[in-house]
Amino acid sequence: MDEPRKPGTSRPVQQAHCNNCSLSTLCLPVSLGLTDIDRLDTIISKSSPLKKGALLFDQGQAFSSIFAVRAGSVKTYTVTPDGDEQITGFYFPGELIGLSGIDSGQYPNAARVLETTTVCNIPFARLDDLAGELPELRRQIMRTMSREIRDDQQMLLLLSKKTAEQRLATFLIRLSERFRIRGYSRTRFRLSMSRNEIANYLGLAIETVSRLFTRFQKSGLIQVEGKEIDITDISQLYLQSGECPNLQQTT
Amino acid sequence: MDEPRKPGTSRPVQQAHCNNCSLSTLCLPVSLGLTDIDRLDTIISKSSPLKKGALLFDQGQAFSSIFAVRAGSVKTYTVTPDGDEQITGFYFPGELIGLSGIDSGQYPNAARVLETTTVCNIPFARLDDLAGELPELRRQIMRTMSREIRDDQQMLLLLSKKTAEQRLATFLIRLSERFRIRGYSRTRFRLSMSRNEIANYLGLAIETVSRLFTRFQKSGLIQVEGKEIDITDISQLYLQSGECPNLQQTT
DNA sequence: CGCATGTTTGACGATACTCAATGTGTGTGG
DNA sequence: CCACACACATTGAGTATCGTCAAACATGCG
Repeated sequence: MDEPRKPGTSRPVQQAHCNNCSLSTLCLPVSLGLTDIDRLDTIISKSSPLKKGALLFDQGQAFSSIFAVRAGSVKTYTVTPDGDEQITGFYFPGELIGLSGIDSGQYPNAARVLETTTVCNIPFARLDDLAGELPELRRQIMRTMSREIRDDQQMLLLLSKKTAEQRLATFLIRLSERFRIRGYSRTRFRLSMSRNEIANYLGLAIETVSRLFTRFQKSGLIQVEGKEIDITDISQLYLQSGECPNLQQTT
Repeated sequence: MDEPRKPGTSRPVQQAHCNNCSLSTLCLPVSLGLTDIDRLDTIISKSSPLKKGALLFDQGQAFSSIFAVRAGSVKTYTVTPDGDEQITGFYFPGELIGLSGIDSGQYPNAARVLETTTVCNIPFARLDDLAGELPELRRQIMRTMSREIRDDQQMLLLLSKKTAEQRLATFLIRLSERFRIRGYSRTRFRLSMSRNEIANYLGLAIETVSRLFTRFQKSGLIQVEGKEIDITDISQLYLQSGECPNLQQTT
């Protein structure tokens, strides 16, 4: 669990190239023309692989950049006055981290890497300038922020109304969908976060999560083997989740 | 509980004038120059007073405008598949509603007026155009969205980690702060939402909220008289809330 | 003034948390 | 390569907080 001296500084590295990047349809370049993508490229720097536990930025730190996940996964969390953390999100390739820092000028939460991960560092001041010149970039940033708001509000509903069972089912269903969109199997995947982190995110005790995994397995919904998950009955899991039949779904 | 035929259409009305508006320091015009404010004015239309229970927009409805509260208050909520609602936010003068609809092109939640309320209707397509021309407007929109993300994430923490007591205390403290910023008393105010709505928002049963109000009163923290609240010991209430000593606070 | 809606209060019970112990995996160093 | 240690995960037993059900009470709108 060692951390880079300057968290999030992603030591000077190879240029990222959005136009080569397989994530360009999920990430900021969506609907940008080729020349615009090149301009975006010039302000972005790709980090070297960050080791598990590395800090992208810390809570309270001055806001300077947003980050796009390239490979791996990241959690964001808030630390409460009495020292325990509340995970506010998990982020996968193509997703943007740090948007909550724009307003106050400091990150209201911390971002930590869950496994070996590479990210793109996008200095916000420059991105903002560019957003002034490229209307599609401006729109894409706003769409991304809008989606984050929507997703967070869906989490409010989960935490406020759902049972433990529904929460975990929902969690798995949503992960499944995100993996599917990224071209991975929607039924077999590896959880990069610990049981503890899942529990924390879902507002449950770790023991509850553990018991539910066991129960889901006994019911034939999933096969669990440590962090490996195999969803064996996705439609049943979906029913358990109490989710609406998705009207529209993007990222 | 009657509603306008075309929800949110805010029947053609008087022009709003941001430069006359006392909320301009809280709302979109923040840091706009006078001529820029005039341009913003031209796309905004002020609604006539909407009666309690009126719908600004409904869940699933096509996204077209965002709304700024001028006077009164509004709640936003999501309806779950099994028909009950989850309130995702309360909004007061100067605050913006509907930002979560930008991404998907439809509002993922509904917005309903809690009391007689006037709003400004801001057609998003035109706002977006204007944001392309006015960098400060663009930034202000992004700041507002960023703040919404941050606030929603604070709610995640509340729902996930806090006890019923802490939740209600936090709710009152946050309301207090929002009233203070708007120039009202931070210790005496009127709750425009029902107990039911408070409970729903805080992820509690209405009975729990009711009991807590009683208990807070008996402890000498507040004086309750229906919807009128008088915070008699704000520092003690603050302690009960389990909130961090606010680093920074805007709106 | 009266009905409907909203609020308070009480008794009881369930879901999920806490505490505790055991079991499993992972990484490190001998 | 194995053994140990540490972190993580599972399972069980008991309990607390908060939700549900129910009834009385207040409020306010028409």
